Amino acid sequence: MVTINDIARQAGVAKSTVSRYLNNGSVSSATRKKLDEIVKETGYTPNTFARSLKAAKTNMIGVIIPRLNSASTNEVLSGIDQKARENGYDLIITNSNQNMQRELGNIQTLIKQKVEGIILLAREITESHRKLINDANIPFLVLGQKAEAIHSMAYADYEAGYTIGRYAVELGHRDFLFFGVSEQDKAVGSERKNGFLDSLENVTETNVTIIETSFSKRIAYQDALTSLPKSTASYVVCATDNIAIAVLKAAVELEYSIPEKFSISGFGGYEETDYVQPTITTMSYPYKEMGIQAVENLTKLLEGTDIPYETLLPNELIVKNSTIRKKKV
Amino acid sequence: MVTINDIARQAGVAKSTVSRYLNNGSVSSATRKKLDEIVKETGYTPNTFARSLKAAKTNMIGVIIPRLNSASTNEVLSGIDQKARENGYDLIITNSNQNMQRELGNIQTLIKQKVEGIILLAREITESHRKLINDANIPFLVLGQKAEAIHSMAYADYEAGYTIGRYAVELGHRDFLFFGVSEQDKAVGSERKNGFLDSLENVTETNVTIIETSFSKRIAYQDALTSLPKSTASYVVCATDNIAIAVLKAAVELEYSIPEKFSISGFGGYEETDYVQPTITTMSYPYKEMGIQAVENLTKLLEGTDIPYETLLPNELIVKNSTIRKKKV
DNA sequence: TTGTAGGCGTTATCAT
DNA sequence: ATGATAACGCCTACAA
Repeated sequence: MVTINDIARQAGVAKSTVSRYLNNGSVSSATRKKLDEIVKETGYTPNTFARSLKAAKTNMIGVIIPRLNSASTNEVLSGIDQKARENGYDLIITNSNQNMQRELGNIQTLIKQKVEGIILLAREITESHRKLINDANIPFLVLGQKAEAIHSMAYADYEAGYTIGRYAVELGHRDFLFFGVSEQDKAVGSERKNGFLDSLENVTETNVTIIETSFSKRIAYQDALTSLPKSTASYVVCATDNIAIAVLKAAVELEYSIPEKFSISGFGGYEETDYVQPTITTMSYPYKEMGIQAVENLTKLLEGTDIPYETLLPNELIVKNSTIRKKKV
Repeated sequence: MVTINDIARQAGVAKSTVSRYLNNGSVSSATRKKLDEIVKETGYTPNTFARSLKAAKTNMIGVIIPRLNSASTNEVLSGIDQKARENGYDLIITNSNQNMQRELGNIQTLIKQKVEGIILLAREITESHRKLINDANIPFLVLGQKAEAIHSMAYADYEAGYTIGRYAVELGHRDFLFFGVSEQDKAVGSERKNGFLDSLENVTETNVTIIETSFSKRIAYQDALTSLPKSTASYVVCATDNIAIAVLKAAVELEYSIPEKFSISGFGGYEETDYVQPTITTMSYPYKEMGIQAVENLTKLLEGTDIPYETLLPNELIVKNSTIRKKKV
């Protein structure tokens, strides 16, 4: 490995001169030229560790994601990536694989790597999180869930649920089947559902059956296969697009004609909902925008600017072919 | 920031003792206990940079991916992630966004970060790559494309193309429409196509129309919309599953009944092909396995063990409902 | 403009 | 078992 000393020796100058040449750059044009050459020849690059050791600064942002193979996660990531690059930060992306222990471990690792801030795509914030975050004393931003006294950004999931409910009611539907996920997931499992339920509050003669299934298409498909035949619903609300796609597959399998037999809608706005038959009505989520704003917010925190603890991003109803007006009986 | 010196001072020992305690651990149980306490109290963690500066070793592997939002990429990544963790490596994942300049920049960044090896998911290896790789003098592994004189792993794309061709011929098909992508992409654009074409070599009275479209579903869909009506093909070969899904959508739009009007097949083995109607026949690719083996290979290189320059991973034909025997005319 | 010297936090060597 | 000391590669007063 070639070091600043080697360069200095070869150039016949002091290493501090080389350092100056490397940084502020106030050196005579003669030395500059000489150093230019030698650096090029030797292929010298400064040792990041020695630098960071001095600077106690790395220009790196740490990102923790729950899983690698999720469409929404990766949209968020690409937003983060784009903006981070614009703002001059490098990214370290780590994967917690939906494992809480690994998530906590990743936070520690990132802190040890001396990232300047951390963006965490989380489903749940525990006491252990808070402790780690507090001790680290660097800007921390939680994405996808609200979190007490921690900077967070989330989607307006409650409102999204409410919107879907109002939309369905306006189409004349009163009998619902709701495929949700565990309430452990606040945003997806709880808020979307509660928003939907609350939208039905002042509507008479409604009937809602709630089924808890999984984020996994395969499992949701199985669950749909067993529960659809028992249902009388004219509208099936699915808490994610993946569940909606799985339910649609099950419906086709059962030889139900959709949306005539019942309407289906999802949440997410995945491109995939455009490539099934029928295309699926969904609440679109500003995933990429979330990533972009996350870095903007983190940058502000890094600069000491204050931002509100909570940022909410709105969603949009995208009506497609899987939902129709309830037929008069 | 609390350092080893602080600990030493508080414990009333030399910092070298603390260092020993931190590493090999041969200290008296009395000092050990005392240090245990102080470390816990202060929340001290060793500074990674100082460590790496000494060790000239980081235990990190760099990964460069072409884009964040690709299903196959992320499967590979999750394999890499899993195995890297098993082998005790940390990962730095960077995104080149399909931009050659950024890709080269990322290589440099990773080298500066002193990663011990680099895994590059690439579409093309240029002279600039080779130069960088040579200068860096660390193990380098290219995934997804063969590369002269560089360690690489690739899928058996030519054979996959050949397999699809043989399969279609055995079903009695002779008239083909092939949706491919630019030959710039060696594996997808060139090898899959050539394998397919060569499989037809000794078959009489074949007819093949080749159309170059894009990896993007949206564009492929548009292209299919205009070219399907002009085609007489009884079998449509698509170079990727995404293209196949787009073509299927176009076919449905055009009110062709699939697979009666024509068969469709893809490449990739995406889960998504199970959730459209009909499910799509495809060549499945061992994405995750690729990631796992990549880290295994890189680990060997890191340990100085030799591996073959080229590793090929086989694919498997998965027959589903989008392909049927050609009807007698 | 340039060189000298000291320090960033850690580990390793060598005495004690 | 413990401590003093040098070294890793770089940066930055300060002095020349």
